[in-house]
Amino acid sequence: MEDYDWLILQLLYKHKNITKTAQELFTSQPSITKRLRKMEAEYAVTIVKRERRGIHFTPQGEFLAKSADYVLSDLRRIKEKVQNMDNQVAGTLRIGISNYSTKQKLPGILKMFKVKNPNVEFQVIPGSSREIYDLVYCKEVHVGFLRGNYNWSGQSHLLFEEPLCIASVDNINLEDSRNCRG
Amino acid sequence: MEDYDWLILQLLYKHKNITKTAQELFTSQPSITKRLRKMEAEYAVTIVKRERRGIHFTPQGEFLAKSADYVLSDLRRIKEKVQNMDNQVAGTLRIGISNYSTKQKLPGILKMFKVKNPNVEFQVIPGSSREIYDLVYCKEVHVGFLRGNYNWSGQSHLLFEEPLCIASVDNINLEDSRNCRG
DNA sequence: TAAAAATACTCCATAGGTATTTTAT
DNA sequence: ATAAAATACCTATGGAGTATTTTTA
Repeated sequence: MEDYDWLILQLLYKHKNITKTAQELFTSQPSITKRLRKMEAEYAVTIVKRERRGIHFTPQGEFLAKSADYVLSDLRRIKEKVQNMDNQVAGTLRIGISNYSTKQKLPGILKMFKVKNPNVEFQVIPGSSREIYDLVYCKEVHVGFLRGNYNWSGQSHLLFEEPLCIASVDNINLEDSRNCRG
Repeated sequence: MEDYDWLILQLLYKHKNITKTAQELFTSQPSITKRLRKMEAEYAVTIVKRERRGIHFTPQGEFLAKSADYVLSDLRRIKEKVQNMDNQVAGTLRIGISNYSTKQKLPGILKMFKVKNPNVEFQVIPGSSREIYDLVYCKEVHVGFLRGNYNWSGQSHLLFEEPLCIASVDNINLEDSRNCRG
């Protein structure tokens, strides 16, 4: 079934006449007849019955003809939308986010982003920094937020640094190297 | 655009890989490539960009791939419905109804009919008896209700007879033929 | 450099056209 | 008897396959 076939159905239903339909589509009557028969084969039903002054639709044919209306309108809508998407920021942004880093900060950022780019959808994938690295590498996600230093050849930005803290029940003397294990 | 092309889009989006898609459809990689390029020509947009390990979708391509989901499901629904309409009473019954006859009676009858045949739609076309006769003759309607005697070769049924009444300000003597004009 | 897409080229199916026949009322 | 659909037949477009080259990270 091609898009064109839905148009044929629509016009056939309008004219109830193969010859007139062919004329409106600037083609020949046998061509329309053949396509119609092919559709009947594809759907395994009789779409029209022939008559003295043209054709008349079976219930199945009538249902198909009516379906043609909204199939064609859907297709038109899809086409229009696709062709008007040029230079628009749209699509789905897949984001990998590590367990440690920005789980608190991301929602607010995404909300701001969504206000500016309403046509963009998000898909947020959580994981460890290592897993996020792999997702970025395999292009499973478009952007990854992670912690640590990886040997990454593409773009990367330092978002922020964290102070390193030690918690201990005893007093710690940072000058005293006996507490170091590594 | 053929139905099959929507399936290709759907699988391409799933695999992000032309070769794998070709395998799943038991066809060759160049065949899928060609159909894809043809779709791009038809929609006048770039659907995918090629990459090291397969393809990646442009926003337009992604929109099309997502549209494929519901286009395919619509098509499936239509096909199923059409193929299950066998022997069902369905379609649209076009009824011509003359101005004089059964305007009061029809709605109740149609309602009963609709209860018994929920898949049948109606289209009621009013007109004079003469116009209704023409509509039936030209198969513009399936059934016509009208008054009078027409030279009709097909099926017809007498539904009821009406008494003929005369209203007059003076007394009328039916035996008195002087009142006749014709 | 390796995996995947694009290209070149061939073959064949089939869509479409013309001319003609069949059908239905 | 006639308008319209079906059929027969031919041609040519283009879809699919194989083999090969190009591309990209």
